[in-house]
Amino acid sequence: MVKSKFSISLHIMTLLAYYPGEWHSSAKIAESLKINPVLVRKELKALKSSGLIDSKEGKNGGVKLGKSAKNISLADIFEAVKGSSHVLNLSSNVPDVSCKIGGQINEKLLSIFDEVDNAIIDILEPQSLEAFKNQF
Amino acid sequence: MVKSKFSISLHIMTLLAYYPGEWHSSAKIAESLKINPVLVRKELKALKSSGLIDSKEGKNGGVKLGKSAKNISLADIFEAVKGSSHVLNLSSNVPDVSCKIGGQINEKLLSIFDEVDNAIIDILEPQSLEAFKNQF
DNA sequence: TTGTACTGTAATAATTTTAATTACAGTAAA
DNA sequence: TTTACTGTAATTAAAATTATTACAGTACAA
Repeated sequence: MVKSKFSISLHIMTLLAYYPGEWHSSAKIAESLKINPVLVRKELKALKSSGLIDSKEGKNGGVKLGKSAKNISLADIFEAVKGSSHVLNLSSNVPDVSCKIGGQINEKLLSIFDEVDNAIIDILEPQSLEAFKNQF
Repeated sequence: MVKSKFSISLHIMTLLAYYPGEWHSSAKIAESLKINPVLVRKELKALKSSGLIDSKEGKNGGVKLGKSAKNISLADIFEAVKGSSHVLNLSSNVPDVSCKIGGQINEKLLSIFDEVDNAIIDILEPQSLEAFKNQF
């Protein structure tokens, strides 16, 4: 997972929750976040596949929340962003497999990565987008 | 935090725990992990500042555990690696500060990043390096 | 007392990853 | 039928990560 993706997606979702019912264009969102519109649209793609937003093509189109902010948790956003990757990573190099440790370390690490991701989900699950938005 | 640093440091620590009492050179460790010796020495620096390893300069020098693997938790290693950074990141761009959300989002995100890091520490705290090493 | 094998660290180069940019097909409202 | 969008691909630019080279300092040992 790209570490800043969660920040970008939560920022987008907060904007949508703050101005509910409106269709927001990726250009306007990008202007607010000061990032490229194409990057915004890539993030929106993941959020849409997870059912967190709706989108409308054509003139006056854009995106808006797919359900009430009360029914969206920060964990939902985290999971949408994370996809099948982990927050932590293996080293890109393959360790010496003839070594007792090196031959098995990656599977043990992956197991820890799952635990870590689940711990993050557990801490974010009780936090609603509605509550987060209300801080502003 | 560089996401793969934790993997590298845990791999190193597992090697040291598996062959306790021996002085391991960064060259040998690097050979086992298949990464550059200088990168190993950089990881060792953080582990040493946290008191997790001892080092000896000069011929026949190297590194070894600074205390029993039973008294080292995976959270200790995580914290050594993480330093003052977070597992998650802000976007590198500064959002539109004239926007109600953009002006305050980063401080709210940082607060979540702290919670996330603490959740990871909580899940890793009960796991000792000794137990991890014994899986191999 | 000198060679050898290390740590520790800096500087730089190569590589990979991430973000930005450009471009355009498709869609729907006006 | 023009305009303003989504959606996506391809390419370029920038940033972050990893590797490499180099060398000063240390300690053991012949």
